[in-house]
Amino acid sequence: MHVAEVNQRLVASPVLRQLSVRSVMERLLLDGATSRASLSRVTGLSKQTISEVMLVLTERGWVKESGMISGGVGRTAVRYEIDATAGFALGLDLGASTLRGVLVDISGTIVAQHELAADGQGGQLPAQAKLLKQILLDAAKAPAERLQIATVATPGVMSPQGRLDLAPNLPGIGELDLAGQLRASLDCQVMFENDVNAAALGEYWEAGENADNHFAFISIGTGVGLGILVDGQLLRGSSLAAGEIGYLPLGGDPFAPQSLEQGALESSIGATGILQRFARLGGSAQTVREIFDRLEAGDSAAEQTIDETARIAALLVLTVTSVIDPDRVVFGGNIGGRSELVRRIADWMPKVQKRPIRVEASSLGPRATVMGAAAMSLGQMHNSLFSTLEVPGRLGLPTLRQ
Amino acid sequence: MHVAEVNQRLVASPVLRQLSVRSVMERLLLDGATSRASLSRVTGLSKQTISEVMLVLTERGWVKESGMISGGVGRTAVRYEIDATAGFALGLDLGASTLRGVLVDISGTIVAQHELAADGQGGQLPAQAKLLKQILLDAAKAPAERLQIATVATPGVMSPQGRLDLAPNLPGIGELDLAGQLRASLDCQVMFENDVNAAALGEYWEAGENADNHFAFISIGTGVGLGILVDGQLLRGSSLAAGEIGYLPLGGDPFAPQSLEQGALESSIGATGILQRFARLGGSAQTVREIFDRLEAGDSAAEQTIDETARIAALLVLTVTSVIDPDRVVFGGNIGGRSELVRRIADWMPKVQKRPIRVEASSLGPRATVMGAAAMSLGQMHNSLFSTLEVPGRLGLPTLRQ
DNA sequence: TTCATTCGTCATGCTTACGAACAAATGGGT
DNA sequence: ACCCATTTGTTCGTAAGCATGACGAATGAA
Repeated sequence: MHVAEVNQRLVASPVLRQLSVRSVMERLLLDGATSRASLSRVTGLSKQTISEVMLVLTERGWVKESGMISGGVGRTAVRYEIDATAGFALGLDLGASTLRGVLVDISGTIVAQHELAADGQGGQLPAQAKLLKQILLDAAKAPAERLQIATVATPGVMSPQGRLDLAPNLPGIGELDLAGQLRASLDCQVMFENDVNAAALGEYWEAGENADNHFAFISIGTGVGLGILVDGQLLRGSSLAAGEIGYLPLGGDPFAPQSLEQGALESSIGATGILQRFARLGGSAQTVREIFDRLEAGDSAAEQTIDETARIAALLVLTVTSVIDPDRVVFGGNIGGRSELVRRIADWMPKVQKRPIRVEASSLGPRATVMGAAAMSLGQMHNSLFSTLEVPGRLGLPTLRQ
Repeated sequence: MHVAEVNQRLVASPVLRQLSVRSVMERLLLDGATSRASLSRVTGLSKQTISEVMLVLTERGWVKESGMISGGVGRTAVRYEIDATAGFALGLDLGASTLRGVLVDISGTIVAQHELAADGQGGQLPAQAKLLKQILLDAAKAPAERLQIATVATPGVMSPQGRLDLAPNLPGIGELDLAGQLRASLDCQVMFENDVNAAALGEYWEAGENADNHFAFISIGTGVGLGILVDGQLLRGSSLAAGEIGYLPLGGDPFAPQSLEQGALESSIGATGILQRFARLGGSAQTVREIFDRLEAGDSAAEQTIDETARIAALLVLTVTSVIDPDRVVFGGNIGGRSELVRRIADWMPKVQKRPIRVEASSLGPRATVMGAAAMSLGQMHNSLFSTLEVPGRLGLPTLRQ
């Protein structure tokens, strides 16, 4: 009878119960398995309320009993934990050369990860994404219907029409209804995110307990990009163009025609710019990786090339810290993630800024983007399941009357 | 009996009732006076819940009856409105030459504004602030105990020790326990804010309904500064240094010793930099205002000076839009607020950035800072009185487990 | 074996909110 | 003048959610 009663109540799922459920799930997600009495102490809710909430959560399948807690003084407690298999979240990174996927369960544990070589044809992306999804679900023995949500990280910006703009490394991709096709292929709720933003979130997530509220991630590879986290939230900007730093007036004349086309900063410290610099100094290389190899071998042109790149990147760090004052700046991407470069950037910093600033190399490397995509999926899954977004936190300012 | 019952209930002021009170106050703040039945329809709460909430609010003095609503079909309704005299919020702008004050009532209406000439001695600030407060309260016939909160906007940054750092225009101010003295003088809750941040908030508030979520305010005067609003909230940065753009590598060699001391951008488009530029071009002027006067008179050195300043300011706009992508950029300050300058900045923009960006002059002028300070006070007063900040909106990410 | 401690349930009461019914007030139509 | 639809706002009964305190159960320590 008690059970039936609770079931009836929760058809409408009123605000107060939502808040209680949310508190309990938050504690379980952050602290792991505990007893009901312990949850009662931590959340401040009464034992009675906790028991009701747990009843609901177990019925819905989000939480399960997981043995007993004994050993201390007093009665043995029933331990509850999140049923990690209750829901899964997918992160995909659709890069120009590699497709990466990470599957996490509801507790935030990575249960599968895999990568595929891109087959070069942009049109194959939806099919390859579907394949990757299936591989990951199979590897984790996760039933497809438990996949709640996927986040797809791509270069460029997903337009409202579902087309991918500003992604020159994925030729022909702008013609497709990529969003629609991916939604169909993945057969779940799909979100899209810029790859640099996702990488920023990935690095932030990976830093875990030490994560700072304000965080900047700078990617240097074929292009340059910036991802910003403010209070743990991605800063996307009014037209989703925050962090599009290719046109920053650094490293070249911003009024030159080429700067207006390709961007002064990107022309200067993007892969092409670095190669050109190396060539001007008398070196010859097909890839930036080769330049780093020469650097290791003691080649002075390579040394000059990388140091000049670091000098301009230091100005970029100065720019970012001046504007948004992050706690630290993390570099990633094929080029930006090289410790030889980051070390030199850090060396340049005192010459342009008195205030010390933490400049670090990405700790996830090429996996940053896919991890961030998974984090986005996970966060969205949690919030859609357990959050109370309809309860607004702060009042806005009233209209000004004068 | 009913009344007594309600009183008892609200001693603890539980979450659910807080939410109801909040909804009602929000509607009253945004929509003005209405009847209870109308509030019931708008908020979705039942009529008698609204009646109970209104009973509480009238007892507490936040809301009062204000006549009847008749004329339509059906019974005449009792109209309720916020009792604007229930609480007042103060905004102060302590500038180097002028002290400005604005007093707003709880509904967001400006009830008094005044300004005083600073007497030059930094040590007199607390006494002058007290005087200003009293003048404003008297002008509005507001009893002192109804003053809930004040926000003091100052140049530089208020250190945790209550001392004002980085404010060279207020000589000797760094020695005082300014925060403590102001708290004592003003005799209410006092918040502190950087003047540029406050001005950004002021402009944002003044834009009212058309306010955009992402907004950047650039101040050019003796120094240069930037205030950023993201989702209507000020972006302050990890060490409260967001928007300290004086050191941006624009308009001068960032590696020059002077740039490390005074900042490349500030040396270039701060007042001193502009005067030096004018002098290099053969002109002579004591103040930037004179240069603008010559500009109007057709002086070509003045024209060149201002245009070069605009050119560098355009690079600053490019920098800000590249990083945070605001919907528009507003210029203010003694120099930045001049339309002759802003027009030239806007003219330079297409030469460095294809994407159009709204560049505008401040509409509040020198009052932007004090208005922003008042807005901060008002917002804080509303949130402390009626908000439910203990109810968190979004779940954070769980710890990464791999 | 006793006892303090802890876990979890039960019964009870308080607070909040809602819906239905109803009284009161009002304008329009006849 | 009268009726009626409409709207406002109150009263009353009911349901939901949570807290409190009592209580049984389980457990380790003395």
